[in-house]
Amino acid sequence: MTIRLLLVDDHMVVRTGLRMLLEGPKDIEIIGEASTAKEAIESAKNLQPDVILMDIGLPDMSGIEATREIKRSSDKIAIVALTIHEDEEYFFKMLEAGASGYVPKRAAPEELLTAIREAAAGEVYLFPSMAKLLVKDYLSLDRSPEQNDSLDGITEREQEVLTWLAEGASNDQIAVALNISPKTVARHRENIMRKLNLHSRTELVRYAIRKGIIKP
Amino acid sequence: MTIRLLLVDDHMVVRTGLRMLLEGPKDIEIIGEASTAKEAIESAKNLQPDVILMDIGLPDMSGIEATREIKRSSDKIAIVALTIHEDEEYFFKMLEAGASGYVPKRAAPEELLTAIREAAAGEVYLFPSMAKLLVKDYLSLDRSPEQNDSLDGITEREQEVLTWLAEGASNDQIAVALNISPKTVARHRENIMRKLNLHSRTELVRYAIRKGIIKP
DNA sequence: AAATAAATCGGGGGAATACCGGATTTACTT
DNA sequence: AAGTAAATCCGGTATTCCCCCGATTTATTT
Repeated sequence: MTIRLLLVDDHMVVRTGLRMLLEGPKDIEIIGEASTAKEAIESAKNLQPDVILMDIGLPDMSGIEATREIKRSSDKIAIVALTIHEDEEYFFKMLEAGASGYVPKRAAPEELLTAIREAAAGEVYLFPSMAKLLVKDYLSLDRSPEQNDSLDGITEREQEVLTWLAEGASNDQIAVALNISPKTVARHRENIMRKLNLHSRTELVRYAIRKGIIKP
Repeated sequence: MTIRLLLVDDHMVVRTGLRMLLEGPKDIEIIGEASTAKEAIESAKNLQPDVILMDIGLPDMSGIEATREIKRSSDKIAIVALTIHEDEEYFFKMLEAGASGYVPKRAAPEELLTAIREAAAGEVYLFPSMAKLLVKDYLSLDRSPEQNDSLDGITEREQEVLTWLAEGASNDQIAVALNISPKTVARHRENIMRKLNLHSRTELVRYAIRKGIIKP
C-alpha cells in the first residue's frame, strides 16, 4: 500500500524539490499539488489523499485555516505541517487545527519521510524542538486539582454541603436536597469557612474549583 | 564532543545489546551501567553523564522515581526512557519526572539514537505513538479562557467591576477601590448579571474563571 | 440637534448571608 | 464511664445582596 500524498506549498521550486525527495521512496505516491489554500481544500476533497504536506505561509489564507477546514470535512486525511516557523504560536495552532505532524523546513529529509509515514499510520510525528515546546506546555499546566483528601479536616457531610455551596446553591436549596434544616446547612457552612479560613461564598467557589471539587 | 551515556536496565542481556548498538556511533560513549535505581542515582551523581538511558521496570524502585530523584539533584542530565510500556500513565509520569525522551523497546535502533542525540542537545524526542498521546491530551484540555473578547457586550468599566466581584470583593470594597459610590457598583453588577444572564455572585465567579478573567 | 450609550448616583424592599449564642443525639475513643 | 467529635437543630442580628424603580452628566454617533 502506497501513501497517497498531496503537496501544498506556494513556491514551485519547493514543490519540485519535495517531488524529487519524495518520489524516491516506493511507499509514497504524490497524487497532487496545490499552491494556495483554496486549491488545497479543493484537491483534498477531490483526491482524498492519505496525507497532506502543508505549508503554513500561503498567499490566500494560512495553512492553519486550510488544515482546520480540511479536517472538518474529511477527518481521515492526515496533515503534516512543513514550515519555516518554529515558534510556539503556529505550532500550537496547527495542533489545534488537527495536524498529525510538524516538521520545520530545516529538518533532515529522513525526518520528513518519517513524519509522513507516521501520519499515514495514524500516529503523530513532532520535530524534537517542537516536542520540547509541547512537553513544556504540558508541564506548565497545573494538573493539580490536588484532588482528593487533604481538605484540611472537612468532614464527609461538610464536603457534601461544600459541593452544593460551590455549585451556587442557596442554603434553602441545599436543605431541601439533603433533607435537613436550612439552619443546619448554614451551620455546616460556618464550620467549613472557619476550617478553611474563607469568609464568603465566592471564596468558597474558588476554593472548590482549585480543589477540583467542581468544574468552572 | 561525544555524548557521555549511562545505561540503566536490570537485564544484563539488554545492556549488552544496547552496548553493541550504541558503541557503533562515534559520537556516543558509554561511561557506565546500572542495574538498579539506587545504582543509577549513585552513578548519575558520580559520573555526571550527559544522557541516561533509563528503563522503567527496575527491581528496587521504578525508573520514574529514579528519574525524579536524578533530575532533582542534577537538572542538566537528560534522561531518555527506554521501556516496554506504551500506556499513557507511565508516559505522562515520566514526562512529569523530567524525561527528555520516551522510546518503546520495539522502536527502531535509529530512533533510539535520535532520541539520545536530541536529549543531549537539550531537545525532546517522543516516539510517534507517544507524541500522539501528548497531542491528544493537549487538545482535550479546554484551553478556553475564550480570551476576553466577546464578553457579550460588557463595557470596560463593567469588566473592571466584574474582576473585583469575581475576586470576592464586596460592593463597598469595590466602591472604595474604584472611588465610586457603592450604589454605582451595585448598578454595574446588576447590568453585568443581566447581560450575562447570571443570578448570583457565585455564578459570576465561575463565569470569570471560565473566561480567564481571574485565576481559581 | 437629537439620539444613544456609558458611567455615575440614589431609594427601597425582601431575601440571603455571615456570625454569634446554645442545644441534642449518636457514635467512636480512651 | 467519661470524653470527644460529628451531625443535627434553633434563635437572633447586623450586614450584605439582588432586584426593582428612578435620575444626571458626558461623550459619541447619527
